[in-house]
Amino acid sequence: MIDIHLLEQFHTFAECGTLSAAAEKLHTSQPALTRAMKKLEEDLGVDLFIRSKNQLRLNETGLHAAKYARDVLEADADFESKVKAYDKSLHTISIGFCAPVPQIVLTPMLNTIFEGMTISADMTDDVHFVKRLKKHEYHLAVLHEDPKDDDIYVKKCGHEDLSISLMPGDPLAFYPEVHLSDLDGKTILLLTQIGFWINFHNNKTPNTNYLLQIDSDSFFELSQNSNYPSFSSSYYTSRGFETKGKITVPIADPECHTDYFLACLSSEKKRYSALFDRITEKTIN
Amino acid sequence: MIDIHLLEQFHTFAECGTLSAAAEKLHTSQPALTRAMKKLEEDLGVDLFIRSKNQLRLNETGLHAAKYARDVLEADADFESKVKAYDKSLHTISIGFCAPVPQIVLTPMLNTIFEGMTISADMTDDVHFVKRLKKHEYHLAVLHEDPKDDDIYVKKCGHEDLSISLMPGDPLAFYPEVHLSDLDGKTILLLTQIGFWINFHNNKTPNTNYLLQIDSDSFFELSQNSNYPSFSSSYYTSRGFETKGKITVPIADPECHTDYFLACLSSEKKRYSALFDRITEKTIN
DNA sequence: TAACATTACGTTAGCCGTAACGATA
DNA sequence: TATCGTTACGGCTAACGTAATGTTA
Repeated sequence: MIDIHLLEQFHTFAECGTLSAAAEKLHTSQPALTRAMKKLEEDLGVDLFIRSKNQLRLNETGLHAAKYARDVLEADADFESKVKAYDKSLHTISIGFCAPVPQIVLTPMLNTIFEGMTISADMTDDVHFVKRLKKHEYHLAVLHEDPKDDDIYVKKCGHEDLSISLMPGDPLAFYPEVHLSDLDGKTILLLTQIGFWINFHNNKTPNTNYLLQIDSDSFFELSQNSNYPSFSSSYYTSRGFETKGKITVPIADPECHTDYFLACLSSEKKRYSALFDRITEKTIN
Repeated sequence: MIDIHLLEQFHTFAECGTLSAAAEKLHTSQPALTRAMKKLEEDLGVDLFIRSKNQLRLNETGLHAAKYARDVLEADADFESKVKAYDKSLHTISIGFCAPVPQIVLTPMLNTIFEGMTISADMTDDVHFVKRLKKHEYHLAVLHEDPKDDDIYVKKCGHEDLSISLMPGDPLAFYPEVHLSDLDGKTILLLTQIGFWINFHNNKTPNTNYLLQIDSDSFFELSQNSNYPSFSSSYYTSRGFETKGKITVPIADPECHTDYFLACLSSEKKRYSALFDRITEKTIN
């Protein structure tokens, strides 16, 4: 059994060409390397070097050995990374969100229920969520439609309705509700990281100019302190987070109302039962 | 960099199931293993075991890690054997002999000229010797024919002529020479390890009963102390090794006379020049 | 003279084995 | 009670760094 530490030193020498350079690279002393290389040869029972009085270089066997040593070092590094990756996968719950509000609501619950686990959350449009659950890329997902798939266990976990916050002077502000088509042509504040919601603006508001905000703080800042209309939703209005000085009007179009469904693989239903037991149809509200 | 010694201990524990069994297998103590397994976990920063008060077993990560550890140990063992094999190949000259006499003559010369090298000698019929030189299975070969191949460097190194030792009463003993056909039907002593010579007995002496001797001492013993005729050759007669009490008669057939040719790859001619320079047409005589 | 490998030497970190302990079946 | 894993302790090996030596370009 050849000590891997010797192989590392040997490999570094092969790369550097001199013991002194290798010693520096390895943060050790020249004599330590001299001894290590002697020990490697002794352990193997094979000469690896050509020794002049003040030069050390690999002989033919040494050149081959350096190549082989690399494989061992790689295998050892692989071991380390694989074990760590596997361990991490056991301590990580990966969840895909189709919209920001479910993430805001569920993340604290996940941290409580699965204490000590790392929660890894993505937010994008949910068209591939079922596929990614099946590929074990996600353990959990929040969808805006029931996928009706026997392999996927689903429980409704709430709903969300979009509204728009308008300046009091805006003619639309007097209606009890508005349609997307009414908003077409306006300039509206919009957060970019909004999951599946991103879809609707293409269809019904082709002439709308969206002021895309990457940062949610900037978004709220602008909502408060500018004259631009901005999107809001039932989650915020039901909690009294009205946009000051603006009037919030519900949007009537069906695509601005959605239910949310928490999903996992049917085979893993048990593992996440603590979470499914906790949620209700009003968790996201 | 994970110490391979820890991996070996870990792997042994995974095989044995208990630390005490692993300790015995590794010729070490139980406490040493306890500490080693703790150190492995600490080095990785990953838990590998489920610890009850008096039981240690692998957890899920540990089961996977044991599998991965095997790969590293294998890579390390591969390194060792590859380096040793390569080193050995550099210190071994492999030579194929088509007959025993060249081996007897050349082996001491090889040991002298290539001092410190291991001489690995085979003796068989030489039909595949050129192929084996090209495959680097042999560095040198002694053939009984010039292969006339540009890739093969060849130098004549002697010759050998077969004779037969007969009882003085044998009618054939009065001839100056005999033919193989004269010998057909007799019972004759023969050594098995005779290289290419093995071929001729099939063709011209189909009815001869050969007393095959594996051991050359037994062969000479029987040659001296029995009435059976036995094969001899110019190598022995020219050195006065006559079979006592028998009369040695040359065999006339052309296949009982051969030249010998020392061969190597043309590309390696230089490496073996010390040997080629030493030999002459009378080296094997 | 500067860079390199090696040898000499004193020190110490880390590993080992023995012994003792606690828990379990 | 026998087996198993862990902790404690004292001893020792083996690897380290510093310093010195010798060689080469």
